[in-house]
Amino acid sequence: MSLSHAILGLLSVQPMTGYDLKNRAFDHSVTHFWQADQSQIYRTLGKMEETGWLTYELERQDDRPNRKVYHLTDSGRAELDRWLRTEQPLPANREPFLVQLFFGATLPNETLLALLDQQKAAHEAQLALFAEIPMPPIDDPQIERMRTLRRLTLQLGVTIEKSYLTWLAECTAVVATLPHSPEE
Amino acid sequence: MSLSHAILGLLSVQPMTGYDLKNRAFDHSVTHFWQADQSQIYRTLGKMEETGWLTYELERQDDRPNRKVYHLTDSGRAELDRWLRTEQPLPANREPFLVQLFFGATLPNETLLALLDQQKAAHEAQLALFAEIPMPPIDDPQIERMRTLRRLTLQLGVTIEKSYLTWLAECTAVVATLPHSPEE
DNA sequence: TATTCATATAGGACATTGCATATATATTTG
DNA sequence: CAAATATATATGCAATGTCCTATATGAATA
Repeated sequence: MSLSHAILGLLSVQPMTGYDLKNRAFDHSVTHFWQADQSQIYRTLGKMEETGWLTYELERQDDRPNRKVYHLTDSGRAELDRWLRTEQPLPANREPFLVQLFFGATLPNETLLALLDQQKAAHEAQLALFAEIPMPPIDDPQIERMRTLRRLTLQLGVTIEKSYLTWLAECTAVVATLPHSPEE
Repeated sequence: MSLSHAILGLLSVQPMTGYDLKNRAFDHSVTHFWQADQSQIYRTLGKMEETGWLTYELERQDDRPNRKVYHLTDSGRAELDRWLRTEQPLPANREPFLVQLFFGATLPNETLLALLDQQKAAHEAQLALFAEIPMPPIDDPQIERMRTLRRLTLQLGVTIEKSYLTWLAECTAVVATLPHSPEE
């Protein structure tokens, strides 16, 4: 369960509710390296609490549903520290679009170009999303260390997205000059 | 089920057994954009056959277990063609190592450097694997089209891996010059 | 000679993820 | 005034993916 370790990290910086984890954290500040479904977040919080990594304070609200503000227990903190030092395997690469391109020789050029265009739009949207990711502010030496590491992760996200866009442009150029396939 | 479309693509080029799909295709020629577990492949082949996208010839062997050589039906060919034209969403990015780096401010520099080193080794291994991916030979105009598209997918894989390595070197340089964290 | 490797298929159990839906209320937008 | 959006948590169910084990035999390796 790797989502739980992302959650441990997030809650170690700041106690939060499931709602905040989804809307602030996973959809914004860490979207370049982790995404999570809302239902999965709540279920994982539940399991982590059972395991003893988390507890929560119930904040009663009259106008809105009550909030469960989760924070790490000592056990959670220990697990985070242990995990942070553990070598991680590379994630599996599974790219539906590359499957299409690899097996797309039977498609007409126009179809390939349309698919390339759509991927371009998708990667541009990603890049725009990354551009909005906030960096931690203040210049406290401890925060500076954190900030440096965060900047590095964001740099990778941006670099990769730019590589995709460059590659997509190259693909478009190549496909545009390709003789049409026999079937056309 | 996206694995089934990768399988449709592979079998459209050449009828194969589950064993071949795993050992030749997924572990080698398409490893840069799709990986699959052996058991998942066999199970998916079973489902695809039920759905009517595939059938197989049973090749009896005396010394080894019999082979089921799968090939596409008309229905499978139609499904592949339909899917190849369908816009695909970007895959979710989930990178355990970036989680570590993002939340790794409490780790000593040495630990961070060791993790960076291990990731470097992993990405170098990936690149080495990609270098062994065979390109389709012969210069038939129809095959040339296929070859061009395949070369493009491989180019992306190589580009991305190189971006990672460049970034990892940058990270190593930055972390090496980082003041040690207060706890140390 | 014992062990591992290659060939070949398959099921059990579980973890992870994704999509839809339910509940409840306040505010904002059309 | 109706509909959508924001706040907040939660369940059902299916698809997808991972790990382990089982079965069977020949060839190569230690």
